[in-house]
Amino acid sequence: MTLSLYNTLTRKKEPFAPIEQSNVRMYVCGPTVYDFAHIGNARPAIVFDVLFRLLRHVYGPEHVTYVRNITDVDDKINARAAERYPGLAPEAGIRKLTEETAAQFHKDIAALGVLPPTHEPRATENIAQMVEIIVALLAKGHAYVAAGEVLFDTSSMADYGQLSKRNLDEQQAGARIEVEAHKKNPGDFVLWKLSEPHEPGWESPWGRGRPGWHIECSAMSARYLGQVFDIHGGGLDLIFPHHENEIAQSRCAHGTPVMANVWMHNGFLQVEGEKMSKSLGNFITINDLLATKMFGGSQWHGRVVRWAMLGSHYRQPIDWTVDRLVQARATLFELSFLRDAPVAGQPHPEVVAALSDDLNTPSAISIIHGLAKSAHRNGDAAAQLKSTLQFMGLYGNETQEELNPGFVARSVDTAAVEGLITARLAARKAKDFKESDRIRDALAAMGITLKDSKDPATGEIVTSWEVAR
RNA sequence: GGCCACGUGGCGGAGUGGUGACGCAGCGGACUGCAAAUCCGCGUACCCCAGUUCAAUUCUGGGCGUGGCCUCCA
Repeated sequence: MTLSLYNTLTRKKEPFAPIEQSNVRMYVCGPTVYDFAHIGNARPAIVFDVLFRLLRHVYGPEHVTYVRNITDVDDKINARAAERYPGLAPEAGIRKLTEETAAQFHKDIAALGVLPPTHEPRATENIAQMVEIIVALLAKGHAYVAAGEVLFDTSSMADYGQLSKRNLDEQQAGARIEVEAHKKNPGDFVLWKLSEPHEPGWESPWGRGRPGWHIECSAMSARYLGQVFDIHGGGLDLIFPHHENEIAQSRCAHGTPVMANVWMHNGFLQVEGEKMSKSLGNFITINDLLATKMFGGSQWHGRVVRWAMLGSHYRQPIDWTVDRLVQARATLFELSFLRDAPVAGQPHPEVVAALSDDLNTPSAISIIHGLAKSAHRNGDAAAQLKSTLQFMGLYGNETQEELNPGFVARSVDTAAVEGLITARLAARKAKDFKESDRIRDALAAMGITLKDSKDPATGEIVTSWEVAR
């Protein structure tokens, strides 16, 4: 089976061929840790987690290296830390803020079934590597010092703009923002800038300062994956300027023809048909979905969020709606019959094939629906379905109560339910259907749905119950 | 102004140059004391206009609409 992936660099779907079969290398831009991660941040985390799982399946778990960084040096972080921890020294406040936010991020995406990457480097632990790259860029004439900054000289790179297909000469320079006078070209970007005493800073050949945004990814990817690696991923919005500038820095510093062979970008997300923004009041964090009833008046299990996210192809735009979550939850409810099934090991080949076609998760889910039909009657099929779902991170043996956290808050009195069921069975046996229906209605009012079935061996009626949808 | 996506039935959402994926909801039936679950079956779609073609939802051009980037926003 061939794995094919859509490459932003060529705007085509291409067969994937790793540089080394024994070490497939992927880098994905991680979060800037100054606030709760929003639902848009969850998309690349989930999408590239699926790719990580697929690569591990194809090449073997020990032959895949996945790096997702944490950006913990950033002016937004500085501002937020000063605001939240005015009593602390800047460095202490920043450390506290970034550690708390990173911990929350880990908690959030773990709930979404996202596996930890192989390495999760932090920008602040790679300053020396960044300085090295900047030194090399200066030495090779790709960078210059001006007004207390080190800047990348975009005119020094003949094929700058390949990824975003942008020709900087044709861009309207200064259309939206005034060109800063010290730049040689409007598109030049900061590699290093000097820090004021109250700002965080590191010593460098150019004085105490801090790195620009793009340089960290160049430094960390080279450190953990080498100067040329296989896959680089992130959100659509990162194509320009972030990834374009990463490419410029890395290639010019290392003298390589490419930085990564395949560039992948996930599509954007809207909320109920509108752009997500704080001003519209529809800004929604992962934590809001998991732990509050802000969205649709319900809490949502991480597995439900993941299912809803993978219902769309990763490059398509996705409209995040309550209805979408409701449907995802209903599907997972239906799959909860798998709780009793054993796990069979390998994921279903058709599902792997669908994922191998540029991560076609909607197609994979369609195949899963087909598998579910036979799984109802066939124990082997159930086991394979279960392992397939676990492979995709879509199943964790959750109970229906767990899948419906809002319901748990109302709390089910299991003993009372069991007692009523026993009473109903007795009434049924006595053909007192009026009483038996009364009990069932009473349970329904409590949010309990009953299912009668016959024990195949004895012919006895057995009643099970579940949380109503 | 430049660049880039997207527009499929009530909803979600794949895919394809030619017999209408799949799921949810809906409808009919089987099963059930009645239900639920399960099983069987059914319906409605490809933004608009041209062009290419024997044939276009699928290719080309134009239009309209939505979104993104061009400002360290996934």
